[in-house]
Amino acid sequence: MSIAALAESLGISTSTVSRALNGYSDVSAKTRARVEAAAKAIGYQPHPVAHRLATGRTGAIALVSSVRAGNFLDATFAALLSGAAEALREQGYFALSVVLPTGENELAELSRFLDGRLVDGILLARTRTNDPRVALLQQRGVPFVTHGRTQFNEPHAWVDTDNERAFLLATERLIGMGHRRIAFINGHPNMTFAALREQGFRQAIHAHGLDAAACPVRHGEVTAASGEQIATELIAAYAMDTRSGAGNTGQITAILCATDAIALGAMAAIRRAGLTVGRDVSVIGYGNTEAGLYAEPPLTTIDHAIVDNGRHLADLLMREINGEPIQGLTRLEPVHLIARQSDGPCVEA
Amino acid sequence: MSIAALAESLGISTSTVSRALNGYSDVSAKTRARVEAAAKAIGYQPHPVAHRLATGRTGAIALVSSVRAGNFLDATFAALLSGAAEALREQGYFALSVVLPTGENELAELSRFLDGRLVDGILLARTRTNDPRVALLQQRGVPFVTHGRTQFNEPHAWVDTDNERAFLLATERLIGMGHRRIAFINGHPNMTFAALREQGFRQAIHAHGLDAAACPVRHGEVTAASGEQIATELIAAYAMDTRSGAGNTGQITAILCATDAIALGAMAAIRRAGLTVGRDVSVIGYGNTEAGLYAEPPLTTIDHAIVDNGRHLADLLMREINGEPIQGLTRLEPVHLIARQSDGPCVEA
DNA sequence: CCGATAAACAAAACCGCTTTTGATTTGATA
DNA sequence: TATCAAATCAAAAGCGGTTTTGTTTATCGG
Repeated sequence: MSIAALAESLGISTSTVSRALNGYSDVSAKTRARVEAAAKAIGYQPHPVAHRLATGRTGAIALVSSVRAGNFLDATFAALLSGAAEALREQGYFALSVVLPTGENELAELSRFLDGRLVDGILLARTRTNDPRVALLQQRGVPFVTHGRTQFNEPHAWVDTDNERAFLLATERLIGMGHRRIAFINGHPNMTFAALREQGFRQAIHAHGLDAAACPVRHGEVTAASGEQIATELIAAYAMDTRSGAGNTGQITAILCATDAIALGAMAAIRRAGLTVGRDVSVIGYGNTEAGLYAEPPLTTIDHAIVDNGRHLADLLMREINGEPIQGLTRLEPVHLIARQSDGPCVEA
Repeated sequence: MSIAALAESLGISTSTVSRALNGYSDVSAKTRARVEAAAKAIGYQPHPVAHRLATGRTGAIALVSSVRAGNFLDATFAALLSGAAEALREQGYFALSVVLPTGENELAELSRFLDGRLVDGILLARTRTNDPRVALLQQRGVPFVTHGRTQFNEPHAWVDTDNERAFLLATERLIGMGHRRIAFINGHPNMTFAALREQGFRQAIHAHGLDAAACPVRHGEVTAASGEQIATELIAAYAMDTRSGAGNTGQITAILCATDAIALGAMAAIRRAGLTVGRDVSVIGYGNTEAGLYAEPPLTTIDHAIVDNGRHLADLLMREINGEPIQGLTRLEPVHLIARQSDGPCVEA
């Protein structure tokens, strides 16, 4: 049912019908009521594509993430999407999600998607310190909010968890338990979250006067496989066997991990080396995933209310689209540590 | 840059430009070459929204899944999306994903999304035995392919893993190891995958003459939390303590789980009961997730090439959109068991 | 050389809505 | 009562394409 048919059935023009339904002033109350009644009666809905062409607005938002070919989306993205979808739905928007392939085609694919004009704005996940996707969005003037900050791009709207504080807290917890030689298995430092987590770690190490040389930082994928491999290397390199007595001076007694998945891998490596997680070597993860909760022993981790992050991403984007200046559109989300059994007092202490 | 401007710069009509660029016959080779050169030179792209209005096609496909409020998307969905996105990209389509809230708003939300005319077709995940979403899509004539079959809907295109065979194999493996009392912790039987997995389980039990009363089936969420709770109940109900000697006649020696997540929970429950996974009680999961691989002991599970499923979903949808009859558009994907250390010979045997 | 046919393009209709502009009616004011 | 403004609606012009129809010109067989 088109607006023309509706107008004809009422004996008035299409422009009056349109203006009546869209709340314009120069329509008499009586006519407006008549139009609204007729529209409701026949269930008239403006054709969305025609509406988009006329207004330039699509009524849809996309959450965009990049994934390496072969890998797939992480739980963080899924949770972010759930939160954003809920908030956007309340505003009458559609929430879509889009996956970009990392690598050389990434920007071209994003560009192609923007050219497709399917959405009015973008929520960008897995932000990097120097993020060409951000630069592209800015250049094209597309409203967007990132999840995670950038460090070398022009200012933009963002929502981020307080990564730095999270790892400051986690490191201080280990230090408070007597650990003095703590390793940190981090993600790639071009990801902002990784850079910030590393800052928090180093800050705690420095503030408490620990020997930085005894607190190595390693970078890798945020997967269990990578975590296991790196932890195995660390164990070999630092002879992390606490049972062999006073002769060992360099052994590491705790491993802090940038994600729960890394932590799961690290725990496997520790077991394989014949050590006990939580007693010989403490492990702390990040993300409060189900896998961590059901690991043996249950993983001490940091919780970050990621569904709420998604909701806030949507809120900020709505405000940006409504014309608010981006200066005020930033939000740092709180984190808190969830103590379980994968860490404990340093046995050396 | 509009087609009108391009036409004017060439001194020809817009219709000729359109016909030249869209491969129609009644354009001279010379004119076509001129138009194509000019279009490339200025980077002309038809405005996608106008194109959609004129043609009725959007060039986009959505992968749709329903999730319970508070929960979020599973890794299966993410992998499916990755595969589908890759295949669709090759065909020039955009791949989107959409999340519906389960419950009473589910159909209304799907309806609203379809009304939005953002996509030409739908890939539907987490199909149920009697799925109202399928009925809605059929009623509205939207091209779609489901991941997972239905059992009580009209015929439609689908891609599914061979759930029945997967659990037949897994059950027979346990039987072959001497287990005679095997529990099955399944998902809700209104999900088709759960119904089929249960069929496979029961078929094996029956074929090998096991006592069905000693092989209980339980239904729950496909999460670790639910798996742990149900396993704990099973342990209590069946006094699954194999150490207490000949007096025990009813104890269960193996737990088959509908997903790796359930299996992780079951393993936690087994440990909590003071038993050893893989020796006292065998556990098998499904899905070959990373968490299962890095569990202690590593989880025996079933692999299902889910990224390929996503690709095949896309293939079938393309064929359906191109007019192929849906009768031929079905595909059952192979599975195979990955043996690890969470299962072993029955200690009673 | 004439009429039918094909080739090549232009014109116009169409997709279905929004928004600007313009015209008519009504009411208030001087 | 003439004038001006406000209210109300219709007409027309977008938005930017595609597709149908129509017209002109060249080609070909008879």
